[in-house]
Amino acid sequence: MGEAISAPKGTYDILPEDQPLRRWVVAQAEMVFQHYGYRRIDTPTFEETKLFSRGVGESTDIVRKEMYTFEDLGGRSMTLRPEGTAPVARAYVEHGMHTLAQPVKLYYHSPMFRYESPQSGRYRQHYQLGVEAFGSVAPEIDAEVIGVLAASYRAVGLAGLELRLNSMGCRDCRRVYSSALRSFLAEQAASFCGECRERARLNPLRTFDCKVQACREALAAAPRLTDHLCPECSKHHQRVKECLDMQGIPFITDHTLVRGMDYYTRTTFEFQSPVLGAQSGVGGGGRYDDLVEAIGGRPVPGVGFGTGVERIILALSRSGGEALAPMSPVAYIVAMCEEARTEVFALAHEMRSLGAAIDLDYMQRSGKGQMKQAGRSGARYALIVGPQELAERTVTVRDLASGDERTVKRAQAVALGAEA
RNA sequence: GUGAACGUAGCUCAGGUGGUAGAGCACUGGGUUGUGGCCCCAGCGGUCGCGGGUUCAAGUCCCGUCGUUCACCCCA
Repeated sequence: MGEAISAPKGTYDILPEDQPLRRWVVAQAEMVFQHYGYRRIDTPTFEETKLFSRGVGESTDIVRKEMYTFEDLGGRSMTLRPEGTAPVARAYVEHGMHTLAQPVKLYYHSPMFRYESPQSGRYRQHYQLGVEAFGSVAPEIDAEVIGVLAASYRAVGLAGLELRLNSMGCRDCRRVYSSALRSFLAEQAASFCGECRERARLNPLRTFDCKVQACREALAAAPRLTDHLCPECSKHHQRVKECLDMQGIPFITDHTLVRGMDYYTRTTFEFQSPVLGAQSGVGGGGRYDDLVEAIGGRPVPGVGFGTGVERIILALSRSGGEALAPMSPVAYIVAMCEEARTEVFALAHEMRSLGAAIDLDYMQRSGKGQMKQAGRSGARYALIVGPQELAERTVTVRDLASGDERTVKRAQAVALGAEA
């Protein structure tokens, strides 16, 4: 053996035994998305770097230190998609979707790439399911988007989640608030850590991300964004809450909830799971009324969410989910002697042509060994062919659950595949 | 990027104060010549993450490195 190569740091293989649960979770979510009128879109795995630097924001951690950026052979700067919203917004603009009936409701299921230090529930490549609704400023659609996410969690049996809700305000009220917060931070500078003082300059809202106890205490007295909302934003926020109540979705208003993308305006939200440890966010999102314009489109509002497939599965398994059975063949065909191998191969081909799931041995196993495989495969029947059957053109059919066995004509055995 | 713990067969792990490796599961064969799931027997399988160092001798001690896990940070 040569030098062993393993999967890159922070990545992992999704093995055959992991597939059923995963595919089921994704399928359940997609079904919910479609019921709410969202249609699937797939965008490229990499985009021009400036889509993210402009769209997500230069001050974000994602853009500053987590992107997989490379130069292609044509000298263009490309970046592996670190988040799902900017690419979908780009596609909306590129395909002139503003000419369609609004809102345009889209969903995706794609891998995301971020150069972070791996941890429980955090990988350098992970999958997100997400929806985006473009073109409507109605608070009802904010509530619908949150409702879609809540319904998706319900559909996969994920319970005990906590929804946190906040409003970031619009460009205008944020400007007013930012300066109020900035002057507060300047006055109280002594109470904050160095990093917070740095944040105060770049993007004062990010000081709310700080986990240092002293900073948190000092922030308790800070002006609240929700108290600085303009009348329009305040009304919007109020209406979103009403619509959540109407849908029976409980939430906690959290004025410190500031998410990692700069494009959010007004509504932001996040579902958290108590069983996930430090990486408690299962999914979240918000409204982004300035994003489409920022990446070169007309001013079109939007709202959406992203949710992590790995986090859903992790939360599910930690709250005691049951494993899903893998697919089993209907029949495993056993050759009891060397001469029967040709016949067994032909039988398998005929039955598979009729649509039956069939398996057989390619390892020169003994008859006993093949029977063992048959049992292991989960097949309903073992079809046994030996010298006797060869001579009579028959097949012995053994029901692997009951142990009942009978010898039937070859054609009858083949037909088993058709009815199964 | 920072801190802590860990890294022995495919998997889960044993290997007191150093003396050149074991178990269970899995896999293959067999248990009277054509039969599974239980049981019994045997076999296959390890440069003890990698590289240095200390020592007569290191899986076992020291340093470095890579990786994993947990936490910080941030997020899905």
